[in-house]
Formats: sequence, C-alpha cells, structure tokens
Amino acid sequence: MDQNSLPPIQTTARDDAVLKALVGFVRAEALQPGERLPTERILAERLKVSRNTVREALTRWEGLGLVERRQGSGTYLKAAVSPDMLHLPLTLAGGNDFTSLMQTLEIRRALEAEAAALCAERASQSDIAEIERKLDIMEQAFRTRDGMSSEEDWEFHQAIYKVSGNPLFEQIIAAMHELFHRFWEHPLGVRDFGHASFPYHRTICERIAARDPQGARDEALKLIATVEDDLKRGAAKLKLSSQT
Amino acid sequence: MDQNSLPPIQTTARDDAVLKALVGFVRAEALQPGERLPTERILAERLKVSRNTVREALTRWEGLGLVERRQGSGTYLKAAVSPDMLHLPLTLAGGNDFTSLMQTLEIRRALEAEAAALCAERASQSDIAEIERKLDIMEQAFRTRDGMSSEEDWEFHQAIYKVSGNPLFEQIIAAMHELFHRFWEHPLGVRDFGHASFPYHRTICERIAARDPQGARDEALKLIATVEDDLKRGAAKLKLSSQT
DNA sequence: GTGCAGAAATTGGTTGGACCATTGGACCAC
DNA sequence: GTGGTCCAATGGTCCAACCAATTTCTGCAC
Repeated sequence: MDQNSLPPIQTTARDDAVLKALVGFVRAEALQPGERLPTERILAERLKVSRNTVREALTRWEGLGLVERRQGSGTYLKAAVSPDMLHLPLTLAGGNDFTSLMQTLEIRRALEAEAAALCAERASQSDIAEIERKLDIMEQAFRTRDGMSSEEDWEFHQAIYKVSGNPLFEQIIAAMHELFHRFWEHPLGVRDFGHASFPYHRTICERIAARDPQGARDEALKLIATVEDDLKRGAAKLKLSSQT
Repeated sequence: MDQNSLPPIQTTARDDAVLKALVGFVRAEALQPGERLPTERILAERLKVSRNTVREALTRWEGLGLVERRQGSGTYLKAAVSPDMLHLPLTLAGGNDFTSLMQTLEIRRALEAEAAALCAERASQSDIAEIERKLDIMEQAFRTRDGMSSEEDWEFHQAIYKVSGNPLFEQIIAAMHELFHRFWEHPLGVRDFGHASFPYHRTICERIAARDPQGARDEALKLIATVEDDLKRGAAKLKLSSQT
C-alpha cells in the first residue's frame, strides 16, 4: 500500500492553519511585497486563536524571509507567497572560510553551465538582443570604472537565467550569489577580483548568439574557473599574512 | 558614504541570544544529531527568559530544519550546528504540471552530474565501499520487488552527494526530489517508471570506483535522461487520455 | 518473573492576559 | 518650518495556567 494514501491526521496544526489562512488572505487582498499585514491582535481575533499562536506562525515566516516585523510599526510582506511553496533552508556550516565560498562556486559552476547551454538552445532573436544589451552595459561600466561592477555583471547573468526558461536557475544561483557576497566586502584582499572573468562574458554571449549550447557551456565553465582562481589566490594570500 | 558604515543598532535580540546560548550548549555538550536538547521549561529557567521566548527561538531553528520537536517527547537536534552557520531560506514556487517537473529535472541534471564527477575525484576507498554497499542494497530491492525502490534508490544517490564533500548538493537536490515526488504518486500512469534508470546506477558507481570524473558525469547524465524520457512518455499518455 | 493495561509524570502546544519598548502621527510652542 | 512632547498602535516579553501527545512507572493477573 502506498503510505501516502493515508496521511497522518493533523489534530494539532494550529500554526500551519494560521499560515494557510494567511496565504489565503494575502491572495484575496492581492497584497504586494512591502504592504502591511493585519496586526497580530487582529489576526488572533479573526482566526480565533491565541496571539501567541499567531506569533509562532509569523516567526516561521520571518525565519523564511517572507515577512518582516517592525516593532511599533507592523508586519510587512517581503516576498510573494503562493499556496504550494516549497521552503528550502540552505545551511552552510563553517561560515566565512574558504571552503564554504568554494562550495557555493561548485554549485554555481554546475548551474551556470547548464543555464548557459539551455539559454543557447532556447533564446529567441529578441532574447539575444536583450542579453547583448546587458553585456554592453556591463562592458561600459567595466571600462568607465576600470573594474568589475557587481551590479551590471549580475544583471547580465540574470538575463541568461531568465532566457533559460527555468526560474529555478535564477532562484538557486541567486541564493549562491548572496551566500558568496555575504562574506564579500574585500576580506581576501584581491584587488582585481573578477577582472579575469571579464572577457568570458562576451564569449558566452557569442556562443549563445550562435546557438551553440556546448560552446556556451564551456565558456561559462571558464568564467567560473577564473573566479575560483581568484578565490584561491585570495585564500593563499590570507594564509600567508596570517602566518606572520 | 558607505551605507554599511552605520548599521542599525540592535537593541532587542532576546531570541538570537537564546539561540547563541543554545549553540554554545550544543558544542559544550558535544551533542550529535538525534540527541535530545533540554526541555523548554529548563531552558527558560536556565537562561532566565520566558518559556515563550525560548519557544520563538526554537521555532526559528525548527523552520531551518536544525531541530525537530515532538510533543510529549522532547526537542531533538537534526543537524550539526556551529557558531558561524549561514542560513539562506530559499522558497520555490511549486507547480504540479509537466513543465514544473521538467524544470526540477533540469536542475537535478546539472547538479547530479557535477556531484558524481566530484565524488569520483574525491572518494576514498572506504567511501567507494560505502557507495557499493548502497548499490547492492538497491539492486537487491529492485530484484526482490521487481521495480525501482524509491527509498533505497534515494539512499544510493545521497551517499554520492555526501562523498562529494559539498553539503549543498544534498540539500538542493533533496529539495528538487521532494518537489518532484510531491506530485508523484502515480499520476502519469507509467507503470515501469524508473526501470530504465536502473542499469546506470551501477555504471555510475563503476566510474566513481575507477576515479573517472568525466565518465561518472556522463553516466549520471544518462540516468537523468531516462527519467526525463519516462516523464515525457507519461505526459504524452496523459495528454492522450485527457483528449478522449 | 512476565506481560500488559492503566495511572502518573513529562513535554511540547495553546490560551488569555498583562506589561514593556518602539514607532509614528498629532499637536503645540517657537 | 523646526523641534519637542504626548499618545495611541504595534511588536516583544513575560507569566500562569491548561491541553494533548508521549513516555515512564505501577500494579495487577498470570
């Protein structure tokens, strides 16, 4: 027998019920990110549950980054919600060391290559034009400021993920990106970090425009490889300076 | 001005303080995953905070999958904790249609191949032995029950992710796995779903044992390709039957 | 002693009510 | 307008119970 055919009854699921009701409310009211939710006291009254229960439910959502609570002000929606969301709490033990950063790059290497290949397969003419536009903006910023620009660089990559047709790429890589940059002010002291990756943005774009999935994949791999090299150089430098 | 030079002050941080103390406790007692934490009442007393505050803190950890609460039994550690853990909750919008399932497979294809390759590079002799053991169990189950066994199959794959040395692989692929199986009782009516993937488990294992990253990658790609084929066959069948 | 049903203790889940700290707007003096 | 004070609204914390699920103990039948 399929054990899923008889799910365990949920006699106690107050928090989840509250969240479910809240999803319904958000959708019914068409609340957008940034807007304010009802106060805890009102929710408790409306849903006929204790305010404490409401708080536990909201604490869950807060931990998931779906809402933000501001004492004295209210609770605000931070992201879109839908009934069939899947929450994936990524936990990276070890934090700010070299290993963790390298791990985010391993994930990104795999996904970046796949996204570039899919993009090359599926891009329409207008898609390609848009990617080239982002590339121009990025190269412009690079020359003007004589260095990689996180902002414009990121937008170029996002354009690729978008054209890949699979929103999961953007979501997951964005998570890796944030994980990476959370420890990235300039802790590793590599001044020209990212410089080496610059030329590969154009080559990726060219392979996509040529509808060459394998070529796009290869160029994406080269790009990530340069970032990995930068990271290793930074780590070596750090190790050296901490051994004095 | 760097806007980071003047971060907002944190006047209240009771929950975080509780979690910080709890991290210290877990490390001091060298608690392993599976072991039980002190009861909420004891924690409240020891930390001189309300039980409510303790509960909010634990709710956070529960949402992050670090801890599991069982009414009447206790609160149990589910994963290793460290002071400098990094959490990034990722929420994926799920869908139950063919496209969504295909998208999870695209992600999995990229990650599965990379994980297999890394595994082939990094596996020790004992790692290989462990993977072969899981493979034997899976094949045994396959022959006994004459069909793919989700449970044993999944354990085999997990063994590979583990040996890859990067916990993110397991975390992300597990999410894709759940997303996939959430709408998978047998909705597509493909009886022998998964049969075609069977032989590739052994070939992957062989390439890993031979320390052949590229070979392992190729076999992993073939495995995912069979699943994609099954999915497409199921979708075609479904389309046909719904057109009657 | 063994085995098992039922009582008792333990533990997380929920409730209601109270008070504190922060916020943001209203109002006022200048 | 500027700056200050006051005040109501809101999230944060606390307390003291009680409920519900689980575990442990107890005592009886055998």
